[in-house]
Formats: sequence, structure tokens, C-alpha cells
Amino acid sequence: MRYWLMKSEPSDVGIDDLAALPNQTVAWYGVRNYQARNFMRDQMSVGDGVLFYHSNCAEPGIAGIAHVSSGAYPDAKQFDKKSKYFDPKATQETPRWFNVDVQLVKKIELIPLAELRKHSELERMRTLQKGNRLSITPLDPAEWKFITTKLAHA
DNA sequence: GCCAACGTTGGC
DNA sequence: GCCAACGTTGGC
Repeated sequence: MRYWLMKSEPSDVGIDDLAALPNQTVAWYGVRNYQARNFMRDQMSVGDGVLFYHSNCAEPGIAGIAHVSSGAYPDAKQFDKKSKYFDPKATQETPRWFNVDVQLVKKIELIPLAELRKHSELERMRTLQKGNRLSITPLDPAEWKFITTKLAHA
């Protein structure tokens, strides 16, 4: 059992969009960074905990609790010429990009980025480090526990 | 294999 | 919209 923070832009898929999807589940398509891809492909398992994070928006922060609900499989968008995630170097035989499915567990009151920064328990979190841009980062179990039990409110 | 140029991310 | 930080690309 591992824990992850996954960033999504609310203008693309926000917490309310996720809540409105069938089974409250979304394919985490569009990751085009090898480190983030490798986390999904090599390290994620069904049931892993996910913090759903809103990035690149007016109020960045953690917007919900979710979990990994599928293993990794080829990202369909890499084959779709009309998608901005199309990758001409990817083929059906040798796909380059993978994604898992993520299912909402519960929406929470937004925990703003500025709030996360106040807690010494979280000072080592990858997402809070200067210069970090990775859209998927692992969380320590202690960080997961602190955020989900101390900071998250329904 | 180096590294400059370019593109992207994401907070502010 | 700005811009710092980082990742990728491609010429050599």
C-alpha cells in the first residue's frame, strides 16, 4: 500500500468533474513525464491512497481523497491524432505512455497550499519543495496520515 | 556525451 | 501575464 499526490488542473478535471463521472472514476491520461509515468506503471497498485490536488488555478491545494482503481494500461490519448496528448512516436505495439484509473473516495474542504506549508510535519513533502514540478509524487505514510486525519474535513 | 535552445509547469 | 525552475530535444 502506497500513497500519492496527483495534480490535476481544475480547468481540465477538477474535483467536481471527477464526482460527476461514472463510478466517480477518471483515467489519469495525459502524463508526459517519464518519472510520473514510471510511478504509475511500476509502483502503483489498486487501492493505493491518492490526494487529489488542484494545480495551476486560483486556489491551489488538496481537494479530495481518492484511490487507485486500476493497474496501468496504455494511455489512449497518445494514439489520438486530434488530442494534444498525441505522440507520433508511440505505437499500439510499443506504447510510450501509461495511466491508471483514479476513483474518488470523498471530496473534502480544500486544504490550500499555503496551509500545507504551515506544518512542519509536511516540510519534506515533494510537492512543497522549491522547484518541484512533478505531477505525481509519492507521500510518506506519516504525511498521508497527518493530512487525512488532521487536515482533511468533509 | 555535452549543452544551448526551447517548451512546460505552476505559484503568484 | 510573469518568470523561475526544470525537462526534453537535437546539433555537434
